[in-house]
Amino acid sequence: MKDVAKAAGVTTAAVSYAISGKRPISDETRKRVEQAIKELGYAPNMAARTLSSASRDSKLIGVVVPQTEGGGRLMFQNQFYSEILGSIELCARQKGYHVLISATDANESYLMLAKERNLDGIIVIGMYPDEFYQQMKKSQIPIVLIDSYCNDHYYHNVRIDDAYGSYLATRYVLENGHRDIAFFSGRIKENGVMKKRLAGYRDALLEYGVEFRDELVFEGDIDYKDGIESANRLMDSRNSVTAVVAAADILAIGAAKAFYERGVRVPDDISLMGFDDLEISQYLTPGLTTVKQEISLKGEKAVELLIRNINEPELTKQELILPVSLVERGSVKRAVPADNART
Amino acid sequence: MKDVAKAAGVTTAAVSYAISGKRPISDETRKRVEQAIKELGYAPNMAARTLSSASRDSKLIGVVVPQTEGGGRLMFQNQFYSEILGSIELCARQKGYHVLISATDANESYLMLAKERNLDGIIVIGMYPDEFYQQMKKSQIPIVLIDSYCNDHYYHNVRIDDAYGSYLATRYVLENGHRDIAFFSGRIKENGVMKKRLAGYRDALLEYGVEFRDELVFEGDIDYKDGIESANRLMDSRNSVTAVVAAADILAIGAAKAFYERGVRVPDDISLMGFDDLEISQYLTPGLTTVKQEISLKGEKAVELLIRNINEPELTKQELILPVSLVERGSVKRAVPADNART
DNA sequence: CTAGTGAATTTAATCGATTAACGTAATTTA
DNA sequence: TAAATTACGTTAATCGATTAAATTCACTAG
Repeated sequence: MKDVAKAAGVTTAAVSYAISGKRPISDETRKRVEQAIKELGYAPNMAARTLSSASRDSKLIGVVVPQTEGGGRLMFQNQFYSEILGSIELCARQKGYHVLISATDANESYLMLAKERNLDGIIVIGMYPDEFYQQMKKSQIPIVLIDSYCNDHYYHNVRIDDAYGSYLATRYVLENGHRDIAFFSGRIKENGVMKKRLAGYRDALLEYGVEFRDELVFEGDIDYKDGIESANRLMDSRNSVTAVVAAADILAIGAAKAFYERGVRVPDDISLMGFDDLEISQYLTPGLTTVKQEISLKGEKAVELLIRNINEPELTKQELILPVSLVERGSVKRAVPADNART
Repeated sequence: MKDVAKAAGVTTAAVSYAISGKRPISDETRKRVEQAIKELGYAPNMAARTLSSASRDSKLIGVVVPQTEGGGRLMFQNQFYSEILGSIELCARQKGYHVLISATDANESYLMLAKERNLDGIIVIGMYPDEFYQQMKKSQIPIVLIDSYCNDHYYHNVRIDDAYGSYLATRYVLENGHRDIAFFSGRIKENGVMKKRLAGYRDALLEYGVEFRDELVFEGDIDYKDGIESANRLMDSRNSVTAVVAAADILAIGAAKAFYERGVRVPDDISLMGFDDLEISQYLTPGLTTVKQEISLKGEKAVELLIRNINEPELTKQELILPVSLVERGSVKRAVPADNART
């Protein structure tokens, strides 16, 4: 900046004002400064800017993503997170922010990160243990939760109506004449999203006068493997079922694989319903009928909300519920009147 | 830090030395400092640390990922990038670095980012226009390229032997008796990886005395859509083909979908070979036979190399070629002797 | 007894910006 | 015309660390 100032024949203060426009600067000086900036290829040093008094912002937002090691692969837990992360990055960049990612097992070290890097705000994707949320509050910075049912009033929330989505899915399957419907889900106890989706399934059954049966609910982690696992457990059991409602596309994909391996055809022998509408889901064979949520929109809204809260610290806590809709593809078929599908 | 110093009854300099250990500090003082740090929950301010003289490092590395808008979805171009990104983040964190992501259309603004944020190094995934590499050199910071065939000696490179991988794939298909083999790829001109993969396909054909036919090469973007597109173009053409070698799993997945829609069965009517071995590939129906590359390893090696270069600025430029291997699943089948498959 | 040595601290400059406070000159207002 | 205001710049303090240089103190050696 000194060089720029010298080249423009002014002091650094004038340069700073010329850039920020926080004080009037003559057109002529401004032009000379802009000229010098261009010639010298000057880019302001964010570290200095952050450190320097008053403004205090780093234009950095942190994103916490669950990470697991799946079969030796280090990666974001699934495609779902990648999609959100992509949209967050783009949206943030358009608003002049950068994104620091931190896949995490939710240890308190993330809190230190927020302080260390002067994060302006944080977006937390997914569910974590309670203590995590307790810890995060201490940071005193704006935080937006995506897909969390943490009911702490401190946080903003962006999510969908999971129960309703699951209700839609189940109702659709019921409307297609199915009555013996299994539910594949993540860990109900730990995961509020899964709890809601189970509730939606239950509501739909109730509405159609179908008894809810505990043994038709298959829990596991939310990954391909446990989709397979659940499908195998289902097939090994004595339960005869004509349809599966999965609480996540990724589970449905795993299940489809397991059915395929055993010669059970989707949708002819068994109908399969997903949830999320990942990009891949439309390219499966058959295409996965599923509940669509606008994943990118989730990321965008979270960014917008976060930045609004950054600029408006007193903003009351918001809760954004994004729409879901059912998308029909080929994985659900009318139940045959004579219900003789042995699964 | 001042508070810590006061609490420990010393000056900030002593605290700094106690933390860094760059000067001898008495055990007693060190203990008092550590105690104070714990009590006050002190976390060093990276902005100040970065700004402050000499050390000059931000412990931040940037990752450039191609980003596209696919059908309204903002996301990382495909699952492949997500997997690498995940492994980069984890590996970097373990080594005390944080990751700043920047999906980009490769404009020069990324250069400014590097300066602004005092990035210690950058990992660039994928191929970009030449000018991008010219620009990046100016930043004068360590840069590792993943999957680039930019031959500028300024950069480190981490990649696989794409030609060999593709050769393996094609040879496998040939060994299964196929002779009319199409090749689905990305843009050959713009993308060095694709160029190499095409070369490997060509080499294998040559070795087996099969004529290379231009009309059997289908180019497009590397996404599901263009996999479908290529498959449709193939099926609409008069070419009778019994197998497809795709230069990316994502293309193979799209192709499989298109075949399915038209009632062409994989692998019975047509064999399909992928490349990359994305996580999803093993869960398709049938499982995709493909060339496996260790995607996570790519990320890890890139991080290791980058950090090594950060600590060792004079490090000569490295080129790391990671291994590939063929994984057999269900999408390739022996060609029927009487070649009557009309595709 | 005194200079020399080394360990443990402190002092103070520095990094690259921002910004309050202050100084001028030109313009407006009373 | 004097006073007040405005426009445009400069000076210098500041943010929170690091670190070269100076200082203090205890101990040893001659």
